[in-house]
Amino acid sequence: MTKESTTGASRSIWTRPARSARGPVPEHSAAEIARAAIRLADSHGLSAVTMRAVAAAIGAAPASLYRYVNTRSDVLELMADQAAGEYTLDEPNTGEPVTGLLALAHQVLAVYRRHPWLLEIPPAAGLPGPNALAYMEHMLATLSGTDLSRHAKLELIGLFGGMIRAFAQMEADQQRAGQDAAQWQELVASYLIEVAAGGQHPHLAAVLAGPPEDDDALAQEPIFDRALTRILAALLPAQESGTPQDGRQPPAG
Amino acid sequence: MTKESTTGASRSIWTRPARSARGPVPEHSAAEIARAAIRLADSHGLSAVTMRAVAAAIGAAPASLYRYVNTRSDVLELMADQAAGEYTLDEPNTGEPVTGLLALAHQVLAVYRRHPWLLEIPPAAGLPGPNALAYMEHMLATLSGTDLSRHAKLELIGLFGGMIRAFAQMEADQQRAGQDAAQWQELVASYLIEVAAGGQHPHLAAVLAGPPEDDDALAQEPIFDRALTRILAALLPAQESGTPQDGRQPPAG
DNA sequence: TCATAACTGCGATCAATGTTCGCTATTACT
DNA sequence: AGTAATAGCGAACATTGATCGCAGTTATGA
Repeated sequence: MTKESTTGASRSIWTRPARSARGPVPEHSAAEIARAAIRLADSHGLSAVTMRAVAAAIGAAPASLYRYVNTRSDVLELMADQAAGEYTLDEPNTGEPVTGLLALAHQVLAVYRRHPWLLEIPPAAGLPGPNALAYMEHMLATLSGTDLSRHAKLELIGLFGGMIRAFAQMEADQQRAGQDAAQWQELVASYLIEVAAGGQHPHLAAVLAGPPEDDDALAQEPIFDRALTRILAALLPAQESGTPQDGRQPPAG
Repeated sequence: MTKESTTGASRSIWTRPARSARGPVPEHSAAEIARAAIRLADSHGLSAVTMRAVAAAIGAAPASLYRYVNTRSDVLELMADQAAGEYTLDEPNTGEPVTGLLALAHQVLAVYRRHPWLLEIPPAAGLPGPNALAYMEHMLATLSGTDLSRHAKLELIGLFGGMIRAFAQMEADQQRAGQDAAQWQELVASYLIEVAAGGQHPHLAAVLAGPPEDDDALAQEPIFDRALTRILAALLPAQESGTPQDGRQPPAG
């Protein structure tokens, strides 16, 4: 049921033809739209990002938005790439890949925390925007020392992003934004207790039973670090003391 | 802009009050709705899962759906849990956790391949349904041998699901369902080549350059296995030959 | 200089969709 | 028999993404 336009090509924002010299100079820009949309999503959730709302936020009529964007998904892509622009990618490749990747992971997680609506946008919906490309370039630079195959590097990028997203998703689930956090926690608790009382799910009951563990959710940052470090170490070929591993690049083309 | 109902509680399908004895016996059921919705999504994508379409599929009027469901999200939750019911969870705990988890991972990936629309549904949107609970119970049973803390086990469940989802997402991105796969591939290729020609992104250019590697996407299953095995091995505490690791459970309460 | 082309902003409007209201019919409890 | 509680649903509403065509604006070229 997706619209099949007759224009064939140039379906992405990043492949739009450059504006010709004629005609009035546009009063707005894609970047302005992205900023306004992000401001809306940050304060009122992604559902508040309506074409009408975005248009009003930049002081334009709804129909005018479509001079800058083909569809609402384009707005979401602009938002995602704008958010990807919040990374600081200046430091060069400092030898050990895991260190650099972990630092990058912290930035990604921070962005997810700052813009929780990113979790509602399907990942990699379209072509990578300029900031996403810079992110990829940075990761590839960090991985340039390893002898992973090209395919393996791209896969590692995908898995890396997916894992951080999974972490952020867990955090978001657990915190359940807003005022009703207490009510939600209570609802979940009562529901699970009832389930556990059903007799089935003994292991689940065992996990839920007992006093709440003292290591609160506040100490999650080290968990993130440890898990990610281990996973990266498992996926990257050892630089020295090379145990034979897969995913290597063949010595010659 | 989410609706704030005044009914306070029982907001999830799984916490709905049981139907009272009075009144006509319902002509349909939540399971029937889930089946019809899945059939629609399988053949025409998640966007085809309209309240009207689902209602028509079960031979009912649109308004009648709301006797079984509070909102459209409920339908999506029903679909997700129904899909989770496709797992085969019979085999007991056979000692080595990684083996059992890998087998389960294969089932999850298969379900993602069978129902690609699952990737469009936000993960863990609400309470876990009965099949999701069975899945959790199965994982906890598989992990019962390990000495992970309760918290660590739940986190592992979340990360496990997130990683498989990331894998499935990569596959789906790469295949771009449908007839326009060729066009899309071409568009992506031309776009990335243009980007690489820009001079920036040298590492990206290096990855894209050269002949396409001979290991086609068909040989991805072993990659999935290897990566996941390594990651699980990294996250699970070693059963024997115990290198000191974190996430253990303290010996005494 | 002026006609033409290409573009911008936008009012009006359409179609699709999620959801609600109230009515009628049906079933069980008292 | 009367009442309470439910099911099915026709009709309608509000929101939203998107389109069409017109008027105003700017550069290009004869």
